[in-house]
Amino acid sequence: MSAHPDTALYLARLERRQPFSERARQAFLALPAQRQCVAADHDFVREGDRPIYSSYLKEGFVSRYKTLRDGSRQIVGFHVPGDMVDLQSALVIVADHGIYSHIACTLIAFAHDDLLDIAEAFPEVGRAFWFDTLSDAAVFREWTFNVGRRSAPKATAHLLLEMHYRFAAIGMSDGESFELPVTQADLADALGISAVHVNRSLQSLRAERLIRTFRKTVTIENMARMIDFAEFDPAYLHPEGPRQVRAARDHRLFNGVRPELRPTASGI
Amino acid sequence: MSAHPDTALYLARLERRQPFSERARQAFLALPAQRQCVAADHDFVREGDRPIYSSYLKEGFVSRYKTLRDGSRQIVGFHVPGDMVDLQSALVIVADHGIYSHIACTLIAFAHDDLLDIAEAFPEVGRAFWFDTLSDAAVFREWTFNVGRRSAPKATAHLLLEMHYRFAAIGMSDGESFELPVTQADLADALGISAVHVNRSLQSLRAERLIRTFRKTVTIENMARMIDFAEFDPAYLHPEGPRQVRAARDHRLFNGVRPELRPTASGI
DNA sequence: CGAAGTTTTGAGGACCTTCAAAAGTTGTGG
DNA sequence: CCACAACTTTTGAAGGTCCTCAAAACTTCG
Repeated sequence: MSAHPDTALYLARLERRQPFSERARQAFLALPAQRQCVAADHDFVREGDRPIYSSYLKEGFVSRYKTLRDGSRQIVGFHVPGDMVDLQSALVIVADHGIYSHIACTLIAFAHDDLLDIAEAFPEVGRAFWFDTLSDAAVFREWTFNVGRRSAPKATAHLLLEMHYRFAAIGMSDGESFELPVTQADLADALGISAVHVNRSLQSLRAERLIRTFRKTVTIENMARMIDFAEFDPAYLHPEGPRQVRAARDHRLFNGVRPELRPTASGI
Repeated sequence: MSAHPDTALYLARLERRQPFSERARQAFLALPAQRQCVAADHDFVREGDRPIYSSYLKEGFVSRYKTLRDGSRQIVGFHVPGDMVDLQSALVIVADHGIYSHIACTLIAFAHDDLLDIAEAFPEVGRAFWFDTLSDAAVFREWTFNVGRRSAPKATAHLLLEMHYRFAAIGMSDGESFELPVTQADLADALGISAVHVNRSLQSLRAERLIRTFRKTVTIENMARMIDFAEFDPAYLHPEGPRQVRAARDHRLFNGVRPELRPTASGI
């Protein structure tokens, strides 16, 4: 186990909006990492596992899920290439959900200990991890909303739009089409409805000329009407990345009062 | 705006499982903070706001929510005293959800800039923030599951158990009773069902002798059967806190291989 | 080409919703 | 401290969304 050339991919992702210091970058590239290949249709993390590494998804498509005694499954999130699949587990001992590969995946695994160490040594790295977790959390909130309060057709449309935006952000969508490697039964588990009802929801979207599908490829026929129908607002995906550190934010007012004698964190 | 004695409460919360260094502690206590009082039944953050501070909830009870055009509302989380209500927004510009006070609340507000600065200056503080966000994320996942795949009575039972555990953790529950300052309409918004159906779900729980209610006080009559009925596992609440740093984790194996010549992050 | 998996269709039924009104509770002002 | 208004909980009834079961049509893969 030693440094791996693909680590640079993950580094680039973390630095997307906010470059690291040169020392942090070098330390990051030196992290021991391991390439993992997972075949399609595998539960490669299970609820109750105690994973000791987190993985960057280089290629593939995975879901996180929870299951009930009777076998019913709720998918609580999808991951596309470029996502950190399981940073969630770095600070926690026992996984509270499973991870499933819908297609063959290649991942780059980092030991939790190493991730925690580097976050401790370089605050900008810790902040990037924090932002990643926060970004995931925003998606979970939106899913709760989707599952709880939108009708099946609207929830389906909303999920398709989310996936469209996420694939577009990594260059895996032309303006309107993308490949979504899941079955209707998987969509059902993500939407909290039955597979039969997913089928009928998709039919209604097709009848409204909002989408077309061919094999696993989804085409959004009328983006504007689709966005309106689903009440989709991409803000929760935080495409703009995290706030910048110290970018013209020194003269900000707080509660309308300019702080003249504010003690500062670094002034100790 | 200057240091506030109640900051110590928040500090104690963050240090619960992992003490900070003395310097971090001093810097933290010197953070400028402001006490806020919010009356009951106020939306004190709205979707689309650009908050510039995050608040520690000293007393009260709030929910986070999202709304649809037609006015239907999904509550995506509750917060009890001791929680950081809106750390989510520290790294992000625009709030993607609102915050509502169910009863009168007192909060301690910290400027985002100050929180980001101190997280940058002291890695243990950054890690504590990261863990807080991660812990929230685990709750959001569980809610998606609850809303998507549990029947109304089971979902109701699950939510009551979550609140029981969270109140118990802050000493606001004897073994079985706690005060939940929300209406059945609020529970409906949290569960993604109608208020009428919440009422009927509660009746079925009462008929099964799982709970009793009196005004806003909920009593869990038979904890064991309730936990079994709701398939509740408190692991997602992370009562044990985050993993410790460097606590006997140096000789851990990675993928079954003892790393002899592992480059380390600190070895740069 | 056959087997296995996925999508589609149909029908009946369960869960949950909406609307509406009654009963009970909480809060406020005189 | 009572009276009244506003809100919350409860009940009933009708209806819609979504579910389950089952089978047929279609696709994918070895």
